Amino acid sequence: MGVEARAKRVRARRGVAGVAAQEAWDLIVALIFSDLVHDRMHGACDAIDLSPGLAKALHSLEPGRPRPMGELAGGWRCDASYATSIVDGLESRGLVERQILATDRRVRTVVLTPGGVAAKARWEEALSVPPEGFEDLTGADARELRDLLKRVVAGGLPPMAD
Amino acid sequence: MGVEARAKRVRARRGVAGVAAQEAWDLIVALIFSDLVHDRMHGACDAIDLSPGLAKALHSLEPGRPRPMGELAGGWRCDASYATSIVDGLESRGLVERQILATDRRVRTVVLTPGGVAAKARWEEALSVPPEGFEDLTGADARELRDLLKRVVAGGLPPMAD
DNA sequence: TATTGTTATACTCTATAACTATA
DNA sequence: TATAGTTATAGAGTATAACAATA
Repeated sequence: MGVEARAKRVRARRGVAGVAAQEAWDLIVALIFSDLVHDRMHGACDAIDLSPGLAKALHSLEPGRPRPMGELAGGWRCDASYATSIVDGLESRGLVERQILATDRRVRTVVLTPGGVAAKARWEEALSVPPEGFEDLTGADARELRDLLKRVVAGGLPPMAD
Repeated sequence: MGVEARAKRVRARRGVAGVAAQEAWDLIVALIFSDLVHDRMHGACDAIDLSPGLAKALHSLEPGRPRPMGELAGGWRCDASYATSIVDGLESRGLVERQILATDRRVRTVVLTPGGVAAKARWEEALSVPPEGFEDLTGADARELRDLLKRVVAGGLPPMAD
């Protein structure tokens, strides 16, 4: 279906607001597939010398919050056996530690070590530099964009570490 | 580095506009890593019964625009030999065709077949439904968001098919 | 001889099935 | 017996090196 046909469908379903909303979402999708994002992710992986899979796992862990293997596998949308090998990779680099849960000795929890916390900070630092386009925004524009994004993604995001 | 320290650095470098810009970018990064985006990508791959690698390759091709293997490998940031196997996968499903370039018979170009165009349309359709949060925007809000995104990603994106 | 692309091969990523320990 | 996690193994995904065809 062409863009015009899709726009028509959206308009019929949700009124004229839908057209601009559709275009805004399309821009975000384009951004996700862009070289800009791809190269930035690659750079962030390089900064902590981790493969994309390990980096993404590190990204999802929070300092001082141990989480069971099963919960991690669910969040990562992968098989439990692969979660094991991911955690093996992080543990062999000293970035996480496994602990046996006292109340159920079958359960193993995973928590960031100080080295893991530091690596995550470097990862976030490498990722955090906004693309050039952001520098052209005025303060009011930037706040407007931030607030609109916050509304639009609310509920679809995990609780932020910040 | 914590959020506060980072914000301070950004403020020092680019003035107060930088803080909100930083927060806006952080929201986009969080969105990229969110379950929402992950699950939507997965659904779009299912819709055309293609692996993420093949789907992403299809995404980057445009109807009526044949492109040389080497150019594709460059754009996909992968080795030429892997580009070969990706295109093999698309070709065996009838989604693309290879053609030998008349002016240089070493070069093979790749172009979408009608079936490939249809598959790409289904892919875009599955991807195009904006997340729920977008429905709450007024028309003015949606246009504002679209225009701000357009400014912010300008130049970082490939020429749009639309 | 240099360049485009493919084939042969090996290494990494990821899942399925069988297994161990605990409940 | 059922559940959490690991190990063994097999299958995708991706790269490196050697090769074929063309310039």
